[in-house]
Amino acid sequence: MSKEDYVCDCDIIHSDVVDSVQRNMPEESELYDLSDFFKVLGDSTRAKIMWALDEHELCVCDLAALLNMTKSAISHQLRALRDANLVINRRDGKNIYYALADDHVRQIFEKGLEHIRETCEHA
Amino acid sequence: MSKEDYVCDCDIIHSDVVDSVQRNMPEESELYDLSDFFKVLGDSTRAKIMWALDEHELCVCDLAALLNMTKSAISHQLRALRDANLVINRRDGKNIYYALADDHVRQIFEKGLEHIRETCEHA
DNA sequence: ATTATAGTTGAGCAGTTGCTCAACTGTCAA
DNA sequence: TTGACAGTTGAGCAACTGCTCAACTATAAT
Repeated sequence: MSKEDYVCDCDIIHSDVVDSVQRNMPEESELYDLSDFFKVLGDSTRAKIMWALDEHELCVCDLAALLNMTKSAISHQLRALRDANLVINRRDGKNIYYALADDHVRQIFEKGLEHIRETCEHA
Repeated sequence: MSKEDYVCDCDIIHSDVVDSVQRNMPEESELYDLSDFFKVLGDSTRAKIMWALDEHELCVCDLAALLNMTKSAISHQLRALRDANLVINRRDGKNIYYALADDHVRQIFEKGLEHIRETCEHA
C-alpha cells in the first residue's frame, strides 16, 4: 500500500508502531459489533430500562409506568435491547416479562456505573 | 402522584414492585451520565481509536494513517473521547500523543470485547 | 520572518436515531 | 364471539451525529 492510497492527509510519523498495531487489529466486523453493543447502552432511556431490570424483572406496562412513557416507546427500546442480546423475555398470560440476559451484561453495566461515580468524585 | 399524572397509557400491573424500584432509582443525572459514557464507546471509529490506544500510545497522524481517515475526522473524535475522560494527551514538539485515561476504562472496554466474542460463539 | 507540518475548530450536510401515532396481533374474560 | 387490555410494528418527523471542508493555532526548521 503506497502513500497515495491513503485518504490520510499527513506523513506517517511512526510507521513501525502503526504497522505493529495494524497487524494486531481485530477484524473490522468485531470492532463494529463492539461499538454496536456499547451504542445500545448509550441512550438514557435504555440505560434506565437496564437499571430497572437489574433491580427486578418487569413487564412492559411496569416499565412504562416507571419511566412515565408510552408502551410503544418502551417496546421500541426493548426491541433494540433484545436484538443486542442484552435482555430476555417470557410471556405469562397477557404480560411479557423482561429481565437482563446474563451476568456478563450486568457486570459491564455496573462497572460503567462505578466508573462514572469515580469520575464525578475526581472532577 | 395520581394515575392521571402519568403519560403512561396503561394500568399499573405491579404497583408494589414499581414503587420499590422507583425508590431505589439513582438520580436522573447519574443514569444520564452513564448513558453518555457508553454513547462515546458506541461508535465504530471511536471504538477503533480506543482499541489502538489500548495497544500503544499514538499521535493524531498515526491514528489517521491507521484508520485511513483525515486528521480532522480523528481530531473531532478524540475531542469526544477527551471530553468523556476516556483518553489523555501530552504534547511532544509538534506531535500530541494520546493514551487511554486509566485502567478502569481499559477494563470496561476489554470486558465489552469479551462479551461480544462470547455472544458470537453462542449465536 | 517564512515555510511546512501537526493538530484543532466551527459550519454545514447527509445519514441515523428516538419518539409519536395509528394500526396491528395475542391473550383472557364475559 | 365480542370487548378489553398487553404488547408490537412501520411510517414519519424532529433532533442528533459523524464526516468534510476551510480557516485557524502551535511548534519547529530554514
